[in-house]
Amino acid sequence: MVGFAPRAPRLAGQRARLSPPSPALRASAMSRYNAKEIEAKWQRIWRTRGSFHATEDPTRKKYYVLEMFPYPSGRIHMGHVRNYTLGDVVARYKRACGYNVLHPMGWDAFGMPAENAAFENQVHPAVWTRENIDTMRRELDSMGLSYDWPREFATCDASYYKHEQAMFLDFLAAGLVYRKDSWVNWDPAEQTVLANEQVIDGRGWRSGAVVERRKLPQWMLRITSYADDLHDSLKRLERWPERVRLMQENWIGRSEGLRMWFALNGRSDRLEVFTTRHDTIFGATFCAISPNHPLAEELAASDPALAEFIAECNRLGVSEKAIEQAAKKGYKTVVTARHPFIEGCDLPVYVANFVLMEYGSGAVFGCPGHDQRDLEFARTYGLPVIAVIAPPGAAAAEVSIGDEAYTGDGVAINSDFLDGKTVDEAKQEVTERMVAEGSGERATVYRLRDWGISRQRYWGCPVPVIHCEQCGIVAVPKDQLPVTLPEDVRFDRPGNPLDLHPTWKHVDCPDCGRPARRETDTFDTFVESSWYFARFACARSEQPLDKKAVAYWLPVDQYIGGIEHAILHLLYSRFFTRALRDCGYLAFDEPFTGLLTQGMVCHQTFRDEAGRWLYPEQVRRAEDGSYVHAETGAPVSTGRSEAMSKSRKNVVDPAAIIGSFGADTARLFMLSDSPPERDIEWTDAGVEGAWRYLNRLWRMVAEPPLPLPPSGTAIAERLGPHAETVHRAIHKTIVATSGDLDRFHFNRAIARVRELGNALSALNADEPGAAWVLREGLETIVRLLGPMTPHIAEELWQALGHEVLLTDSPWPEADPALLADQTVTIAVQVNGKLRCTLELDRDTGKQAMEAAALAQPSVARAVGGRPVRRVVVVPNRIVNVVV
RNA sequence: GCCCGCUUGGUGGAACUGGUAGACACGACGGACUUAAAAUCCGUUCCCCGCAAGGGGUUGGGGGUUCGAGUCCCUCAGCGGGCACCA
Repeated sequence: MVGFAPRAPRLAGQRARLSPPSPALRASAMSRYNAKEIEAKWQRIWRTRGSFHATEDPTRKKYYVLEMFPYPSGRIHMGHVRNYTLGDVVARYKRACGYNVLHPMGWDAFGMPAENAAFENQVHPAVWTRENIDTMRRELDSMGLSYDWPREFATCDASYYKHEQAMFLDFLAAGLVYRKDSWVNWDPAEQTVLANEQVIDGRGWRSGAVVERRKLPQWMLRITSYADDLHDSLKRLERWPERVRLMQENWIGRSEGLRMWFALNGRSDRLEVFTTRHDTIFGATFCAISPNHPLAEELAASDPALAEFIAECNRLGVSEKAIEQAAKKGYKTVVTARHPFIEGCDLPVYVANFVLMEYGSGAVFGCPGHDQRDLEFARTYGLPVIAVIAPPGAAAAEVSIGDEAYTGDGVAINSDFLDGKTVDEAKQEVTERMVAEGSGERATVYRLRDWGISRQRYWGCPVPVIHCEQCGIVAVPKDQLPVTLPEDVRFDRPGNPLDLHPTWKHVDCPDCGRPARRETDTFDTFVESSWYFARFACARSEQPLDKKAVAYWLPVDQYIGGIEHAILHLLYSRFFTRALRDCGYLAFDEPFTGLLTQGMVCHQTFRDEAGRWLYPEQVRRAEDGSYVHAETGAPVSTGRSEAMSKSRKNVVDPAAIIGSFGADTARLFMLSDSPPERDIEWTDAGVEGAWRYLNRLWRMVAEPPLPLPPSGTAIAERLGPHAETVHRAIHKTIVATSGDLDRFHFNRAIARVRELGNALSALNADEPGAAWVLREGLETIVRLLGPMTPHIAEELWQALGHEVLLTDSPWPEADPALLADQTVTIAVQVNGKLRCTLELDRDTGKQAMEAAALAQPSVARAVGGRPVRRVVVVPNRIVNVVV
């Protein structure tokens, strides 16, 4: 036999596990699977034919599939490969199913890494970004992704962000934008604002200087005015993962409670607090206010120790995590608050580091008996702890609070007029009394805060506003948009390059003509990603959002991206869509009707003897199975598998994999081993397995075990029994695979296809119709794999004698008559334990099933003469004999 | 700290709405082919007892609901994501 022994591509830096081909085989190029060649061939054909260009066609049903566009960081990584493979399978599958598919790609091109590169390598952010985009576009193309490239844009294109600036001005006019002083991480050495990730242990990541909290005037978007809608609409997002909806719900954090005012001894003002536990008001033993509360700041002016305490709190940085993880600390002020219902009871007012100014009113009353954090605080500062809620059934006398606050339901105790009331009744009563007294009101507060969009950075979209001493804040007239970035900027000194630019910010006021100053803040890059999906509908339009095109294509039917965007990006986009709707740009609310969140790509980690991380290609496997350094042979310790990251060096370069195995192998591996929403472990063995499978498939078509009848041959009149079974299996596979693809169970879809391939290999050549079934089976496999491994599928489709591209061919349809078998396998249990199985006719009656089961010797043995108490029969499924 | 997930053979995973746990692969082992190796093809492979027939156990730990639990509930543990200026 002339074999087609494939050659395993060499993994960089590793010993090849498979041998090179013999010279004789290399000559038979026609028959060997050459991924590189066929992938280039089909990519060229799709491109020249414009196979994936989408145009609006009102007579056809549209399907808009979108993957989260990448930040052009340099090269594509495995996370991209996974994300874009998933999207491409959906796009190609829906296309085959007859949809008019929109599948665009672009670049989230503004952001900090470009500025970091400028700082470190003296390369201009624009140049760095453009070069990265070119590299990454080439890499994406090598994956064979079915993108409509003519719609490509980068968010740093002035032709993109000029519309964003116009939107901002419309938001400003609509009252959705305001200015507010808010806290930032300030690096005094670099004279710049740091992102939370740039603050490491309270110090600037580059300067090492101790970071301060500082208040800066910021541009804010009023996302909170949509809080209710954003919250309530979540339940309509049926094709979103439940957990993402939950996370957003918690993020918005709507709580209904009571806003109340405590009278302060010796002062004329009152302290406003918000609470959802007003039923515990009789257990209140202190009040706590945020270090940034106006009262705290006022008191600090005459209390240096308090001022120092506040300064210490401010050194914690601005992240919620840092604040919450810090030890709970407080400072007792001279102020006391009067308990609203207990005459003569004064509550000390503390400044506490765990009270957030951004939530509620920045002040709380503390009830240590029924709130864990309050309890810890009370124990630290020796404050009284009073139990005021008794668990259901517990007597008041036996309730005491130890190390744990009681936060459950129950009945009020030690609470004067509330005693005996349930938590809900007590809340109701307190609310009514306080409202009547004018010392409280019902309130709904949100954890969600308005979106601060100001960034004191260069590489972002400029805020199109001018500050004029006479006229105040003046919008840049729309006919003067875009406000573009100056190109001649320096990154070699501290501060915001835009602010430090010698001329850029000096302009005349558009209103009065006097010298004025440009806003030097740029937008948070989440602004660009909050509407890019809509721009793809009309990427080249002079209009920001062409009404007709947007109405046809949007919303996005299937959005695919990482779970790490579950909250911010998705929530901002939902908000932005509503804001655009209210400003007349759009006519819908929810940007993404379907969402798939994919898991991360992980890989084993390696370290050398000195504990330094090693790249996988620096490591090889020794004879005894242990890992050693590829060059020195020194022992290497292996760590557990973690998300691929440059810092741990556990990365595999997609370009290397595609170069040696081909894109189809990489795609197949990404799809076949794990379900999309779970993390995937990248392994050489897995890649090689995928590659071997494609070779096997190739051989089955190139050198079939039976001579295939010509394409289009009618089915044989009679099929042998086994051929008939395989024939049915083909059609069952079509149904199962389609269902799996509909539900994004790509790993199952592939398992089904492999199963079918195994069934074809087992075909009996002597049976009538076997060759015909083989052809139908091979064609089906090729068609079912088309969305997943498009190049090899096209090539084999052509080799099987088809002239129409697989890309332009419809999805296979199953013959319903072949789907249902005449018999079914019934499990027979005794007391829930499997004893045997039975082959019975489909839809055998319950009594017949029961009788057949009881007649089994294994059942009789298990029953062992005991009386049968009950027999549970589920038709077509199971019989359970209970004794 | 708070919110949200995940946990099934040596490994990745499958199991539709509670109904035969381990599909499909990877790895390993055995065999065929080969001077030999690789590749390829065939077979075995959850664990324990047993020559076998057969039996017992098993879905992170513990408990519960049910005729029946990987699936539902409670609880504990481990791991991961997010926490508002990374994208």
